[in-house]
Amino acid sequence: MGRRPRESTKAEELEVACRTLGVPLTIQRRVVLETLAARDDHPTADDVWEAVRVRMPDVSRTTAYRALDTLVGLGLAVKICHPGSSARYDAKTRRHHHLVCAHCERVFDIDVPALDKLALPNDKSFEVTDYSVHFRGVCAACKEES
Amino acid sequence: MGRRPRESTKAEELEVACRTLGVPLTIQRRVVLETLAARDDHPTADDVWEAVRVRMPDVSRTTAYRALDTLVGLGLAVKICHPGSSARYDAKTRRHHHLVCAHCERVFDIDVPALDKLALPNDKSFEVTDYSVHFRGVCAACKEES
DNA sequence: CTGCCTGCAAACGATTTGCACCAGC
DNA sequence: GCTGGTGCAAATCGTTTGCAGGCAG
Repeated sequence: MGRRPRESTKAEELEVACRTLGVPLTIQRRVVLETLAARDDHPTADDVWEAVRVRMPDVSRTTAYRALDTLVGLGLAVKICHPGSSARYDAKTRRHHHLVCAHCERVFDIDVPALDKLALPNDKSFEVTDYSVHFRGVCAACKEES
Repeated sequence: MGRRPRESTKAEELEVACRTLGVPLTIQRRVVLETLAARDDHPTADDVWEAVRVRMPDVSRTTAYRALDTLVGLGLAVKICHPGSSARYDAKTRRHHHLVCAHCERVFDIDVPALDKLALPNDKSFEVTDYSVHFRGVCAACKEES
């Protein structure tokens, strides 16, 4: 799955989102977003920080955390959770789903086109904007090991 | 939503699971499970601990954490995650789905029978045992407030 | 009787916060 | 120029761990 994400698009989205919401567009946020968008795994905030430091050695860890949080608020990234460990981030905006290993607790992306157009529940008291399906199970590595 | 869950069923499940896996069946585990099963929200480990202390003032927080973890291992509870805060537990074993508020980050249960029999992906390298759908959106309280 | 479980307190790691300075608008 | 973002270091919060005694099998 080595397709190249169009980073320029992400940068544009960021620009628009910042302008719309009156949020200053800083270099740090731009780099954090690009770094995140370039990855297909689900990096932790710390992972992102370390990757960002390659290009910007002076960013503080705190800023990485804050920038990620801001990006989530702007709708340009998603924060996903992972029992037993730290939060993970994902810049994928296209719909996709997750395989969560019940043993090693790792999270894998999975594309299941058939699940991409589920009907959203019409709950009046909750406005649904998006969804994803979390499959639980055992990954290959853990299956082998047991 | 004040219906009474059949706690005896949960206790039986616990007994069977403990025997099967050779895990000692302690009072603490029983009480933790009953406490968790009696709730419809998604309590934190700490929430569970406080609720358990009403009946067993001497349980330590550590034990609550460990018992919850054990129950997850036994398949009698599920640990769910909640960005920005602590892990949450759920004793519901029947399939259900979640509404996650993007604003207050609270998690609500939702029953959507139509989503209960999705086809599991036939990925050879990942053995899927269960799934749930996470809907993201804005809950009533947050919608009103903004 | 033996081993796992429990309780306690301290350790740990991820994330947040307060404050002074600097950059975007 | 004003507002809000950044960097630093310390604080905070949830969770885990090591060890001594107790209970389930």
